[in-house]
Amino acid sequence: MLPKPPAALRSGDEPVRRLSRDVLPLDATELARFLVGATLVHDVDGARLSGRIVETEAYLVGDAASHAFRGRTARNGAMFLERGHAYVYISYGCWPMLNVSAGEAGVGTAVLLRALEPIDGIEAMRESRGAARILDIARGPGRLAGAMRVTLADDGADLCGDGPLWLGAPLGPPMTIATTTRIGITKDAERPLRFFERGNPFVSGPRRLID
DNA sequence: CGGCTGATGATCT
DNA sequence: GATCATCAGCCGG
Repeated sequence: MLPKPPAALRSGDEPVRRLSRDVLPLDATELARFLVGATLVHDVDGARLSGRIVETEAYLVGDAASHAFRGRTARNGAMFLERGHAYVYISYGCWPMLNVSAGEAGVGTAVLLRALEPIDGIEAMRESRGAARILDIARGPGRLAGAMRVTLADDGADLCGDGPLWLGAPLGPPMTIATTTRIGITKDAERPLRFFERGNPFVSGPRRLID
């Protein structure tokens, strides 16, 4: 039982406010920074799963690492939705990945959610992920989606609407955001498009990328 | 803690 | 047929 969430992050105390679309930056880089510290909520089976987003990556227009680089396909269609929609795809045949679309409708760009600090439904998250340590419940994009019970069925969902999966206002004190290169890509790998809360133990990736 | 490896299947060429 | 926006497990220091 490692670090208990700070008081400001504890469940139930105050209702989390849904983010409206107009507060989301259009630009994926700005959106990626904006989402560090915001919350992700999934109301499912009468329970609430939620956490604080602590790590993101931006995928831009003209970015060779982006799934949208070669244009629109059946898989990446949700990347072209107006900002604030879910783009979910299956990575390495097994792992769902959750992105938040950025930009105007018709523009293929998004922000990958890479790590979450669990807040509500921690035991339910642990169950859906097998016996994982709290620190590992949502540390990494595949783990995050698994813990939050995000599946392909959520592809295209409006995260700024009335649905069960949504983005919430930031919780907790202001944080310092650090920037590095993105993880696990080979093309356009030098771009500084990964953002995370400095010092947060729920952030994924090798230590050399945690400054 | 850091480094390596096999699993695994959709997607696109 | 190649390429993955990864993960868990194992091994060594």
